[in-house]
Amino acid sequence: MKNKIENFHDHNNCPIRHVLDRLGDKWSILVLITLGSKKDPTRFNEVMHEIGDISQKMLTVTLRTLEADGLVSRKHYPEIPPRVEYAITDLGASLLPHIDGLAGWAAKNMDAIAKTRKKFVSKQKAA
Amino acid sequence: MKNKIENFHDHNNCPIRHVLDRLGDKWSILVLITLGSKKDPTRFNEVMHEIGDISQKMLTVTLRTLEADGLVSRKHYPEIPPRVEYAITDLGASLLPHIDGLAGWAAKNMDAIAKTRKKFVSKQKAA
DNA sequence: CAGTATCCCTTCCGATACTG
DNA sequence: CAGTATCGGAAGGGATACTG
Repeated sequence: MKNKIENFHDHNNCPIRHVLDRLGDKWSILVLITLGSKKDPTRFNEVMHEIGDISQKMLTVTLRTLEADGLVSRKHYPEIPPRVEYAITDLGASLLPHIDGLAGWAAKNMDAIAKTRKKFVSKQKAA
Repeated sequence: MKNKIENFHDHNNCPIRHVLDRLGDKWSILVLITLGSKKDPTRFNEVMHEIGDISQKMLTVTLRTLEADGLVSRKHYPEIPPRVEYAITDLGASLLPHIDGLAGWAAKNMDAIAKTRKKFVSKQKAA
């Protein structure tokens, strides 16, 4: 565990802080996963419905940020009505296995965590 | 990529949403890494100085949350002046390799991402 | 359809002061 | 030393209305 993760004192060059800063918001990871799970480019509304509870505004800003970072590509077809398709880039796809690692960990442990937390809360109340 | 990460429509049982919810804040991961990099229990102030720019308040609340989730243990010595030592638990430690995976990805790609973003911004201005 | 623009509420978090 | 309490600014993000 002694490779990349210890020099976060240099705040501007710390990889962890970068990840947290760009992808730690409420929707980025979810959008990436959604696009990553498709092999065809996906339209704005389809992404929106797939996620279910994201607002139009937040989907727009999240997609823009991901596009700016090169994790997602955007193709706009000048038709009426407009059609815009999003896809994950190779760079974005290269991130997914790591997200998946996290998801696997969470899936395995989240029940135990929920129980631990519940105990902790009742102890707090007792004290 | 088709294992854990696709059922996030079930908002309450989605592992990704859980991770984001509990660890997506500004400090949790950084605290975990700090404690994970030590093999001896670490005092409050030492954690604080190691991270450098975390406030006392945020370190307190972050440690409490991590403790409630069972990722960090807390041992209080009733002395004067008080001494409190924190350590990562086995559960917390089991998360670190996944964080490290993310950190490795970021370390490898963050320069490219920064350049891509810079280009994107100048194109936006031009348009 | 795929956005933009605006409003506004909530949460996050830092600063500061105080305490056992 | 290791907190707790309080305040207030800033940012995140939802709801709604509008548009090419």
